[in-house]
Amino acid sequence: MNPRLYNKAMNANRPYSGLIERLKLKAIRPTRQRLALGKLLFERDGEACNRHVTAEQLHSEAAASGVRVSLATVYNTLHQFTAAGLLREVVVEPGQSMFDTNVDEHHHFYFESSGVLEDIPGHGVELARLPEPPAGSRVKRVDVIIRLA
Amino acid sequence: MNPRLYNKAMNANRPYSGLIERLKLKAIRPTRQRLALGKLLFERDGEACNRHVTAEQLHSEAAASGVRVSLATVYNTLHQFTAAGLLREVVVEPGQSMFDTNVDEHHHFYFESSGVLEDIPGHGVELARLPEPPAGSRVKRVDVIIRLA
DNA sequence: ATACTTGCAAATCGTTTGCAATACC
DNA sequence: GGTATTGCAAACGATTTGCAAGTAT
Repeated sequence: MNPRLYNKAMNANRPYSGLIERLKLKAIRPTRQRLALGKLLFERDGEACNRHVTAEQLHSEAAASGVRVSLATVYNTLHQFTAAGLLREVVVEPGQSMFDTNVDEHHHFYFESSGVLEDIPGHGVELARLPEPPAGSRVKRVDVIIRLA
Repeated sequence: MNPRLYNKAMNANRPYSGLIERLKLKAIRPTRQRLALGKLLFERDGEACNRHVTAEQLHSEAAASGVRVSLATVYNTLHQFTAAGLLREVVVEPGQSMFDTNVDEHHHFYFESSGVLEDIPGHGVELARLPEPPAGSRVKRVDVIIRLA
């Protein structure tokens, strides 16, 4: 397909609203696969969508929505998005990573029985005191995970 | 070896101090491998030892100290000890679990560059507010991980 | 035109499992 | 003696990699 026409069409019915621009800003080429995955990640259920997916889940979703993407590409894309600050990787279980579309500072509930990860709404967690980071190190991130049974 | 003599010898130079009894209390048979691993885990550097090891690390240590234990047994043992409340499993990285000999409530520093996990001393972390657990669930554990770069 | 991306299949890594041989009580 | 435990090697699931073919700028 002529790429110029392709992009025009994309903007016409705005199925990727700001996605193309967002990716370009991060020097990530807006390929068909990346746009499809980005759409699934960032543009589901309107604006306030914060999702927590595994690579396998996203791969299934893509397949379900008729997009053919290889699992390897899903992994590549998730990591690229994470490196670009569009996603955040959260580790709660040994053996698989979850990717969170909410990159603001926040914490999580983890339902051990179902494997579901969920943002803790608002300022539900307040850290009153944090220790000094050991000499020579700086705090990169503080993760609070409330494990539920 | 005659088990009676074996146990007597064990107590004579106390290489397993209370370990045998601790295991028996949890209905875990004090086999040679479990005692060796338990010793490496709980009785290094005197009393105040809190260690954070992966299965592979413990397996290497065992080998280094001349004990022949299969990796499968190391995994079995770590999980049995964890189920018995002698260890706690901590997940900080996708792809491998760490086991913490400190089972009291406490939190962690994680040095991303080296992969080292370390207890935060004293009451370095204070959680001033925690959210209500969602209906139908109860808090099993709260993990705070301070990731350092 | 060129460099970046993709898909596939194979490789890798941590972990688990099946089962015969062995150790504990 | 009878059951639990061990070791080995094979199986496993998630993730990564190498490389030829396809795509974006």
